[in-house]
Amino acid sequence: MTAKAPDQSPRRGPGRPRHETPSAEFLERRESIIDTALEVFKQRGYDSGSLDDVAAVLGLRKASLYYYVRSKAELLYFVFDRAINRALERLETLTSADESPRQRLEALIRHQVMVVSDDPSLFTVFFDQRPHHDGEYEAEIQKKERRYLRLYAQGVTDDAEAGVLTNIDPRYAAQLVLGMTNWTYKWFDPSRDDAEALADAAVQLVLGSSDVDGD
Amino acid sequence: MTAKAPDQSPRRGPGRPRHETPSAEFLERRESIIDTALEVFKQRGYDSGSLDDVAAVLGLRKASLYYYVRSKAELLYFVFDRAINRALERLETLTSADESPRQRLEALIRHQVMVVSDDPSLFTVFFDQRPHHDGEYEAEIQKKERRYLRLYAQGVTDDAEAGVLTNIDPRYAAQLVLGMTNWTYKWFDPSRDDAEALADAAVQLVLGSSDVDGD
DNA sequence: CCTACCGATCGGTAGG
DNA sequence: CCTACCGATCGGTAGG
Repeated sequence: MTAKAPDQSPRRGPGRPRHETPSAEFLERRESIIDTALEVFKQRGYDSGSLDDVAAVLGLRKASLYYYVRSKAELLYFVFDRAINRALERLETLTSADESPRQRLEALIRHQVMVVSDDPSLFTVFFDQRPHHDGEYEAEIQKKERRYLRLYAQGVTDDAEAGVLTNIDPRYAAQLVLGMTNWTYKWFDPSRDDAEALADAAVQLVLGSSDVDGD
Repeated sequence: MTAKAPDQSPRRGPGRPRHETPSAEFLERRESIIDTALEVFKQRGYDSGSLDDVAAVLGLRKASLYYYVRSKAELLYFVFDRAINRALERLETLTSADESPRQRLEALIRHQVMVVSDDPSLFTVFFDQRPHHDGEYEAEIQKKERRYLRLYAQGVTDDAEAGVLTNIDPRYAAQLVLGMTNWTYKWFDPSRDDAEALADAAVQLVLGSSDVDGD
């Protein structure tokens, strides 16, 4: 439905290689472009942050970026994909830890608060620039995002079975918990707010119900 | 600090009149422009939604808008200010209702979930286009937003005193509760999700601790 | 409220 | 990886 350039290349995931085997230098160079793009988008947003800006930081001309990236939208996709992959890895090690359901859910909440409050403007890019993805890239992102959500839903479900949280739709509960923590990027000011205290409050708010010996 | 046009007019709040007394027709016309701008920004975002778009919907030329509005940024401010005022009114009647602390906090949560899930794309404008405000307008918005936050903080505090929520920083708790509910605009799909069920889940998640007779 | 238009920005391409 | 450039968009202004 959405207008899409009818390119002659056959079938291919978003952002696959231009060369059959990208050289190491090529990949390194592209990584640094992705780094820079993230910084530019953090500071100026996706719309206002231009490819000229990105190129300038790297001492290049805009046209040169097109050797590494096929479009601005693809560059945004690279920024996203890399970050999501890293976040998923961290989250998976976290949920596979050998702990009680309650401890695991608490860890999930704490983790998300700490990560977001550590660099709120980073999440301005991830949470607010989503609509700018081309439909092609968007699907890819959604898949990984759903995995992220499922990890939270599982955390909630385990906890519910252990009797800490009562009968709530796990998907709704997961979205609510994620919302509670993610929203942090909208208001958290590292120079004024205390991430630890906030994490405590978040855990308290959701799990405070059961057995808390508040000190 | 931020670059600002050095205009010769003396002191004046953002968005004040051009005429000493704007005529009724003038105000009406401007309201319809604000209506339209909201629709355009909802559909295309602030950056991509052009003044040409807004004018076209109204059967006008872009230049004509400048009779009613001094800049695109001011138009965004008008959109915000009107919505915030309405939201504040609703919230204030809600919190002044004669109910127990627990009922009041529950009402706050329910209200926010219902409002946001009713029209998620509306909140895409309010929550994600904030950075586009001129510094001059931003201050005005912040003031009202803080009032909004305070109403939530009060709700949490009252509840804490009644013993439902334990010792949590009221401001953090308020932000967390607001985040939990506001985040809805990022994922809620009216054709798939159930706002009532979500509201239940949200109330449950925060207040489920005390006396719930889950049916 | 309109016609006409400016100045600037920007993504992307040609062609090397 | 660069120079040069196109085509389009856009906010805003002049002047009526």
